[in-house]
Amino acid sequence: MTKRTYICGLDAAIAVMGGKWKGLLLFSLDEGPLRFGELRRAVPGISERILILQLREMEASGLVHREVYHQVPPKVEYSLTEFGRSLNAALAPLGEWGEEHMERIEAIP
Amino acid sequence: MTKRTYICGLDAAIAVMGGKWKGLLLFSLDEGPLRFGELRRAVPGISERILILQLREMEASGLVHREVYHQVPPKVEYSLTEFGRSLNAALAPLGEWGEEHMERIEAIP
DNA sequence: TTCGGTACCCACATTCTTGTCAGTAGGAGT
DNA sequence: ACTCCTACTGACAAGAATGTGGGTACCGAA
Repeated sequence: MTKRTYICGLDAAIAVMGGKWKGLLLFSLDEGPLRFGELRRAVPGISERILILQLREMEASGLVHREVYHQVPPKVEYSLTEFGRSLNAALAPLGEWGEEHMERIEAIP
Repeated sequence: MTKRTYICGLDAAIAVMGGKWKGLLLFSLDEGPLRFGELRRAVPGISERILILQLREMEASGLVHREVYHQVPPKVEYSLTEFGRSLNAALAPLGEWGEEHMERIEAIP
């Protein structure tokens, strides 16, 4: 994510939502705020560390909001910002496309 | 791209078009077939090797078609398949989103 | 005979991304 | 006193992705 001028909008969009997990996270948060642990369970296979890293990046990009409740044991909720929701909307057709062609994609090797 | 079951459509879609360059390549090929060298010029910054690797993957995924003309000097044209065009269509909103929020995205660091 | 032009391939090097494993804080429950 | 719970943090390691610099083939033109 070095400071540069992107070639086109797609390029820029991929810079913020690219990577193996961000799309899934956006997707998972679409229905409402989730706690850290809930998110981890919502995205099977992701490690705690990576989850945090991704969330931090998304927070820095303004896609998600992080709300800390000062309790013990700790509670932190993550939710989409307006910006995040708008990205999610733009991502929806891609998700549908993937859904439609799932079999073909899985057969790729 | 290991054979597995994807979590959702978005996940699957990202598996085929993820990475730094594939989106740009899809985008570049949208207006019509391009030769290898033309593609290289269309996507500034990509190295020859990476370009070839990406094209091979996209060919394997059925997104692009590779047409060889037996001439000297050699000529090879790359074009989108129907599958590739459908992906491109699903990608369009994301491209627009990026275009709209370009400034904000560039300011992210 | 040497050079130019095109689309590659190969070995290697570097950098980016992802993962593993242990450990911390602080109050509550036993 | 001891353990449990949650959301982290940090050192380190493995792997994937990307980049670099060379080389190949072919034919026609100079």
